[in-house]
Amino acid sequence: MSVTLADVAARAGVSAATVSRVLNGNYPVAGATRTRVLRAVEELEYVVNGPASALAAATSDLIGVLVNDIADPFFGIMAGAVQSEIGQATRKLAIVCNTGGSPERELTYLTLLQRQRASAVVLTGGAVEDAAHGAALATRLRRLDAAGSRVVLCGRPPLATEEDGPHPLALTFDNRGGARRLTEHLLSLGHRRLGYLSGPAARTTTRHRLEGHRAAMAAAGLAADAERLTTHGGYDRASGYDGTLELLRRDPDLTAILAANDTVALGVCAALRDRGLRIPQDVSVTGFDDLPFAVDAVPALTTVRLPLHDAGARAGRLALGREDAPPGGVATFHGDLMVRDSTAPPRP
Amino acid sequence: MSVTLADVAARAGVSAATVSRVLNGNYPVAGATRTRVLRAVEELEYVVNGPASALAAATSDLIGVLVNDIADPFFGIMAGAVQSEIGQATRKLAIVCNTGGSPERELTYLTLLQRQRASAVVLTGGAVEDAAHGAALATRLRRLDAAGSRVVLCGRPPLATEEDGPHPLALTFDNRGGARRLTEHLLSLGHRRLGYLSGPAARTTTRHRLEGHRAAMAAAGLAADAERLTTHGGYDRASGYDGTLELLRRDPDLTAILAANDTVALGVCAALRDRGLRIPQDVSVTGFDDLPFAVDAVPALTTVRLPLHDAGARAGRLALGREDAPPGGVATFHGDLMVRDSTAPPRP
DNA sequence: CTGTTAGCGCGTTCAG
DNA sequence: CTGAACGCGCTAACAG
Repeated sequence: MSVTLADVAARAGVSAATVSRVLNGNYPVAGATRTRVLRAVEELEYVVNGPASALAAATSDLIGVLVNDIADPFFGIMAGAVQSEIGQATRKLAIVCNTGGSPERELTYLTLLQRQRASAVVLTGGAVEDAAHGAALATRLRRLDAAGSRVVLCGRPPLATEEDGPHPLALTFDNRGGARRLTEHLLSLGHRRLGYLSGPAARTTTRHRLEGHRAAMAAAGLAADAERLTTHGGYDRASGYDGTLELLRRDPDLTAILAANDTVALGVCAALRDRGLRIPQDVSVTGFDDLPFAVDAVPALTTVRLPLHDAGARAGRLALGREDAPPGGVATFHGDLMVRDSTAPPRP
Repeated sequence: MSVTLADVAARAGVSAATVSRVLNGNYPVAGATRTRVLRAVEELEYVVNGPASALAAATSDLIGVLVNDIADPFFGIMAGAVQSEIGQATRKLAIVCNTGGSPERELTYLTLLQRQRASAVVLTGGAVEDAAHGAALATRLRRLDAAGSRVVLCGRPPLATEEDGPHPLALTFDNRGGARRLTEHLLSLGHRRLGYLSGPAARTTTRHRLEGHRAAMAAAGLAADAERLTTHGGYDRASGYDGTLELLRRDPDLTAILAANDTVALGVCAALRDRGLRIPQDVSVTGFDDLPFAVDAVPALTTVRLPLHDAGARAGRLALGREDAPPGGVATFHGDLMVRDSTAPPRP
């Protein structure tokens, strides 16, 4: 079958233990035997048996990265950053798992990762807000922690559960603040009839962004309007398109639309164009995230830039145990308001 | 430490072997003991030890998916399709590895996957065309095959090596045909001065698309122009922007630009706009791939739609051994020409 | 249908 | 600095 440690040992004329020591570099080995062993490894094209090694060492070198939608650059950028940070550390294998936003699959993957005895797990993006799922998730994460896996949340708020015990490290985005600033930006331009296209209900990201928007609206005495001109959809382009038509139905005279994210904003722009409305002369539009394509939208999208890469890289380091935990176990990343061409004062 | 099979067996009052049989469902087990075992599993929150199981069974349930750029939806869509196909099959864990387009990291990941005794490996996207790397890659794939891993290429041409032995299954895209059709479309509109922004040199995808373009140009008696008006860049937006400026320098009167892919086309559009040129009135633009954002470009991009999802799903089934290999081990997916608003006849 | 017995390939004591 | 021996947790024969 496959070549084993023993084969290498035989060929090098040493014991299996010595080969193991050379390969792991944890114990002192004489230079001569060392090179002899390495040559044997080369000649035999020996590749360590990961499972056997994981079994004996009671720890594997897999690190799981869970994403809601692997086809969405929002997650791709974070996952790529995590992985490139981990790629530096040889031997560790960062593996990306796509939950498709499904709570069940999230749980399934966590079990699968626990079963592989993953050394760490990074959960990216917003969480589903559902009591039952939250409890199930907390349980899984507790078990992972108990089994020795490091758990890091990236772009996700700390666990809501009040129970004691180890809380996973959390790197969160200031979604509330970003949405508030976006809304304030529009208000300061003179807008008063703002529509808000919210993301999927029961998601932390959705709720926080909505809260930021409402806070700014309330501060301007427009709480009632904020309520009336909010719709819920997905994080996809179609939701932006359909939502825009719905908003225009509710208020044909609105002068600005805030989209849940950049992708939704693209759908908003398409719908407005199809309706013959100009951006930003007739209606201002904002996105969220500042994904690479946002600057290429026409007109270029005013949005909030989230440090996706930085957050992912830091999550990777935390997962590796290379960096100390932030104070309190939670670090918040703030976004930058990027004012571009899709927003302007409303028509008089 | 962690709860093991033996613990479950003790609690259920059976032997470890019986527990194993219940969990794997491979052997007949009496209904009564079966439920008793399952209850014990629940109560103890038992999770199989993957490495131990892989060691004993000499096979793991990991399937690796290599991508060149995880932040690029082109790969995200394929990887997502592979993974969702595999997610159906419980227990199998599809893991996405991001090579960042680096040949070394590609090899490293393949070794890591071999070390994990992955049951299959899917390589997506174009390959680097370099003799040394090609040989190294072929070697790694041969070893993987020898170790019992299924190897599937998805969106990548069959291995160039002429050696005998097992060639991996290959699902390829008809990049040549797509590029040819795009070029013919522009020629038939009356264009004669076409610029071509090619992708990274030494990549199969790049070369095939370029060949298709040149074939169409040669057929129209424009071989020399094709040569003169071709630049090489990356698959990113900046390459499209810079490349466009370069092409305009070489021929200020060109009437059409074909981009290596949709992302590059976005950069082309931005550069043309900044130069005050209208699309398509002054210059027609085409992309490639038809990623989701292509339809939202302004104007909507004429491009070639590649069946990324279908190819990924099929690769997933092949990796699982659920589907028979295509005849000859190779299947080609053709693209659809999507004529939209970014192309029109040149000005008289 | 179920229990017993051997390893799977490696890391890690403990001696030397 | 090196070798021998043991066990990680599980699956796969082999009996019964």
